[in-house]
Amino acid sequence: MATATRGAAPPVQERLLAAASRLFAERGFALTSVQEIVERAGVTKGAMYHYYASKDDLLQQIYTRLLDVQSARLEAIAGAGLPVRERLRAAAADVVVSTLENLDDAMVSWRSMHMLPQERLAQVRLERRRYHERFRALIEQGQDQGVLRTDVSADLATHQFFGGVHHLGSWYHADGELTPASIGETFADLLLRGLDPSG
Amino acid sequence: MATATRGAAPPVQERLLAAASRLFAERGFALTSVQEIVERAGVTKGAMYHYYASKDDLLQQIYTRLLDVQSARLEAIAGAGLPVRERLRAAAADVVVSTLENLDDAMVSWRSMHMLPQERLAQVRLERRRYHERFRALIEQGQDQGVLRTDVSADLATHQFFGGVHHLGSWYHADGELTPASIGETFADLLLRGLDPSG
DNA sequence: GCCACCATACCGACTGGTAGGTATGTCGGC
DNA sequence: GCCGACATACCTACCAGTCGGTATGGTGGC
Repeated sequence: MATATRGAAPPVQERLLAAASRLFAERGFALTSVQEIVERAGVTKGAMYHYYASKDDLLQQIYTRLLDVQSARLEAIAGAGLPVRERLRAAAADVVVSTLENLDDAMVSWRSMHMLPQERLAQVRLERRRYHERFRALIEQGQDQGVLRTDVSADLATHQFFGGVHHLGSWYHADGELTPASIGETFADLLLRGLDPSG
Repeated sequence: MATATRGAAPPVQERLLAAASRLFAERGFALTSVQEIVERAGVTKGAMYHYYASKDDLLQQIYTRLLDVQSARLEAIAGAGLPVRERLRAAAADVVVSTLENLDDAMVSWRSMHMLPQERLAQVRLERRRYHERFRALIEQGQDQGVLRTDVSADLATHQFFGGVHHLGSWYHADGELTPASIGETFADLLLRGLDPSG
């Protein structure tokens, strides 16, 4: 249970997670067998079930890993001492970048999350809800300060924006011309402009 | 193959499609058995395999059915004799409405499409690409006419917007306060404002 | 400095159940 | 009496999870 991963964490767990993330992203959770995962990771099923409770567990770990990263980054940006519009812009651009930097995890998260059993799904939904609300609060703050238009629901705008983010995996190719940073800036700009108070 | 559905189409095919769409939307493609589908439709597997080649076939039909509806509506709106900004606004609002009117199909489409085998997936992707391009052309037209800003890629804006649309199924509830029409108007407004030329 | 003891890390054959698909039969209409 | 529209029984492949086992390295007693 409480495996002491002190010092340098042995790579087997991470190799398993990486393999699972890759395969889940490519073929989907249900069409990927545990056998394929362990073969890609260069171990056997015994090793996988030594570190993870189930196939579902792998999926949840992938999701949590991504969300932890993104939550921390959002928290850092949202808490900075900048005007709220700049914080929103930075947060919006950053979530695009971090999504593209962890695209396998991200694709798994939005495509296969619903395959988790009830309890695990509830946990995961709670974490995602918190993230959503943290972002939405930024918009609401801007609305309260009068620097963002108030005739659009902050909740709706947040949903719309994250929809665009979650959709990244279905068209982005790392070998294309667009860089994660440039996509992030464009997305953030579209959001900010959409929320500009009418002049 | 070429089943003659002359006259009034018997309802069995449709009942099967409806049952499949519902169950795929609820539990996902992989976690839904053919047995469950036919039970919900009130028939047996013999009937299903009489009308559909495979479980995959059902999935593809669901996708095609939705996209056909949306393509026709987009074509009608895009071809109307209105200023391009109004056509874009109407098209954007309408795709939200039609998505929410066919939410089961829509959820299946964006959650389970990747489970199709190569060939079917290629077909489906082609159809979706055409739809995407038709919408994008509206934005490009507005840019050419100088009524939409040109410093944002029409392709990126289209991806971002459709992301928001595809994401609808993960938060929308029919019993909430928001109506499909109001959501559509808000989404369209955010898109149009985001693409407004800077004044 | 050696050995008994044990925990951790991993291996891989096996199984029970499930689910997609098929082969064959039946029945009613034209 | 044929053909489309189903029903029923069955086959087979696959797969998550299990379980007994092995290897390795640390530890403490002497």
